Amino acid sequence: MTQTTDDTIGDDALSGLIGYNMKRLMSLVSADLARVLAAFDLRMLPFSALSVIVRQPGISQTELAGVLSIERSNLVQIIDDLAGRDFITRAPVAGDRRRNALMPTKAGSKMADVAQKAVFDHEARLFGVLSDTERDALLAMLIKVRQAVDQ
Amino acid sequence: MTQTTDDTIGDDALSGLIGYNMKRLMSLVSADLARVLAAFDLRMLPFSALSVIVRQPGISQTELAGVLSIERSNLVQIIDDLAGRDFITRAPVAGDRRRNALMPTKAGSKMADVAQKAVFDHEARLFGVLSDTERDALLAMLIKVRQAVDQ
DNA sequence: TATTGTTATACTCTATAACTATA
DNA sequence: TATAGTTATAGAGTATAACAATA
Repeated sequence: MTQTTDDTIGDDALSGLIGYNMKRLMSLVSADLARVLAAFDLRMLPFSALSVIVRQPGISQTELAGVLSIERSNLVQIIDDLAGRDFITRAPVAGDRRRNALMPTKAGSKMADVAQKAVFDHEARLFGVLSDTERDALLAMLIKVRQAVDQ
Repeated sequence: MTQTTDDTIGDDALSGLIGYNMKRLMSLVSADLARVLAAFDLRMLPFSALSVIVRQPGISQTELAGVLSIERSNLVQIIDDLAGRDFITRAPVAGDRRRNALMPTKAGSKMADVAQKAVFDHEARLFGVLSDTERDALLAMLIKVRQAVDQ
């Protein structure tokens, strides 16, 4: 054992930082969520994109990229994947042939339903150590800070 | 404007998920923190590593990787960078020539101090929309969930 | 045999620039 | 000129396997 100045080896210098702790937790949450979604052969972004398309049929790729805060260019492969698996279609938009209206298929809607249930169940387990009140407070704070930072 | 089923275009299907909202906020926090650290030509991991080394002089690379929850192999380039800039040294460990005892230099300690101040100031601004009580509660919840999930 | 530091490699996520077709 | 979708590319983070030196 290497002797250090303190008796314990830890991240004391960083543990007071919300950002640091959020990153550490997010890493665990992502890994766990990825495992849940892997059962449906989905990753986080395709899952998110499909969920939004089911809720907002007809949305364009630029709009969807805006909703998810990702680059249009990075959405293309995700849309390709979802379309290739017949979860969505790229329908033409009357009056603007540049746009695609993203539409869920029946299989896509079903997949979104099932995957969303699994994700919500998984969240309930993952954050189960928190009370309902705490979870509500956590969610509210995350959204509040995001809105404040994001203008 | 493309007309969708709802009047607003948003991420309703996902906004109830803590994980999703945490990822969205984390993305903003990371980008902002990266900007702060860029003033010192540091990124998040080198900053974190240096902070721990200053607090725990003599720590080995394997131990440091464990503290930060990253792979040993991915730490090597970070240590190379910090050593190349004379912020740390790799001292020999008496009795085990496999190990490096990571030691901060004076310049490294100074850099850690200055950068940590900037990061804490930045956090205060970033999470300024929350009260002190809320920030404490948020930090406590992040740590509580991490400990629960991480065994 | 096991561990430490290291190298090589590959995959994901993310960001930017530039192209095409359409407007 | 500007916008939508696309392609190519590069950087950063992360994960795994294998090696040399040492225990």
